[in-house]
Amino acid sequence: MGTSHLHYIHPFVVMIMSGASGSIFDEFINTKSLFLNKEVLRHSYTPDYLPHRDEQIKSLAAILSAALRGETPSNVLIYGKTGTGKTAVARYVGKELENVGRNRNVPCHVIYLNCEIIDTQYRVLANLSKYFNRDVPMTGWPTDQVYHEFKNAIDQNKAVIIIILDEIDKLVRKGDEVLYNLSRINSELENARVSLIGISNDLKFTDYLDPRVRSSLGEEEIVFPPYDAHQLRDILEERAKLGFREGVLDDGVIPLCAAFAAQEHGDARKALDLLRIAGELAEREGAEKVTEKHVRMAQEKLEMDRIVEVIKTLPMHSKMLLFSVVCFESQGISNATSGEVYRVYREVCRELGVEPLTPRRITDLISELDMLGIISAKIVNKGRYGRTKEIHLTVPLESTKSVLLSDYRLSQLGDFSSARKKFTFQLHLQ
DNA sequence: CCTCCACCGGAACGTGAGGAGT
DNA sequence: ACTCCTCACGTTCCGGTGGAGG
Repeated sequence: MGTSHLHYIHPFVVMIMSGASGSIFDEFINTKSLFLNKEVLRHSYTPDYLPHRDEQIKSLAAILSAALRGETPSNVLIYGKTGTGKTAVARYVGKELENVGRNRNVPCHVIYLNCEIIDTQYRVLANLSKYFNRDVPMTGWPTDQVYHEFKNAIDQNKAVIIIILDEIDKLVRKGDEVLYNLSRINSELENARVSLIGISNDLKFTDYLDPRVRSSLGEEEIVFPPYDAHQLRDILEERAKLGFREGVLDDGVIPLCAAFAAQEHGDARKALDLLRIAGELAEREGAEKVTEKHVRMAQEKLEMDRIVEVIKTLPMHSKMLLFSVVCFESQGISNATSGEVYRVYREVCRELGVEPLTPRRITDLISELDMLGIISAKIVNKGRYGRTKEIHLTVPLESTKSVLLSDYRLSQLGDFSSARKKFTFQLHLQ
């Protein structure tokens, strides 16, 4: 793809290559960039050293080492929450196994598939075949033909093939047929051997599996506990050494990133995101150093991104409901009851020509928004005046407004303040 | 102490979309 | 092409409830 660009060399590039004005760029790069290598701060990067995962690495290596003796390694299931290093460990051990296998002349192939993207039997088999240079169209063939193609492809040579199925629970949701086929493929092979590594953050996903698949897949299980703040610190230190220029991180930066991430069930991914974004923010404002302030900004930015994404993808009625809550909020009312919110919601529906949902359904939607952390709904007893939920927004008001109004349907309600007046009027009637 | 408000939330059922089986 | 099944989303019905006010 990108190679065609090389045929045309931009004058600037010539300048740099000739060294004519390279210095001004050098200076720019050296003085302004706080990063040495931003890639290592991404969670997609597989580091050479994984702090506090020695035990898991050892377990996995012990299981896979069977491959080097020419045996078939047991299938493995790896459990752990997001950001506990499951993928990194699996890829790391896989890479090492391939290396050692190459040196000892024992061919090992480790194939990594992320089942969130490759989420059907067909796609899994097509991708596996592609790894062995078989030309399988991404769609069109009968599934069993692809299966045979793959089987023939791997059985050409004596080799151990290890398939890492990341986020395997996503695959299971669409049926466990692939897993059934893959887990018993060995009985149909002459030369090659296949073993599976499943990675899941859902501990209970095997409940949905066929018992035969479950026992075959879960021959070995490794659990990844969450990192604590201290361990996260070590991980960040390690990456920061490679990712940042020396001395650009204030002392408090890494501990603070670690602390934030530790609150979120010890998610190393989150910790790395915080650190990288803090660095980007510092760089953008031309600061010499990354400080705790930047980490807090990064935390806010991540939280904001999450909220915007959540609100954007909300179903229509939830948006209208949230719109109603915002109507109260922008008048400084932060203890609206569900009944009041419902009445405004009905007005919003009328205004947009949409059939309103029933109050029962709306209580469920309210609970959903509560779970998502967008609003808080707490049950209060007003004695004589009944029992209800008091509802208020728990995210920044202005941002919520603008996200809601970016929906073309809600923007028909016109400018927010005029809509507000209209609904305020309704409120006073009641 | 009893009532009764204004809603909560469980249970059962209806409906349409989408996938699997044949 | 057809049926059958499942699942998400909604509705209807209804029993339940903590405390202000009588």
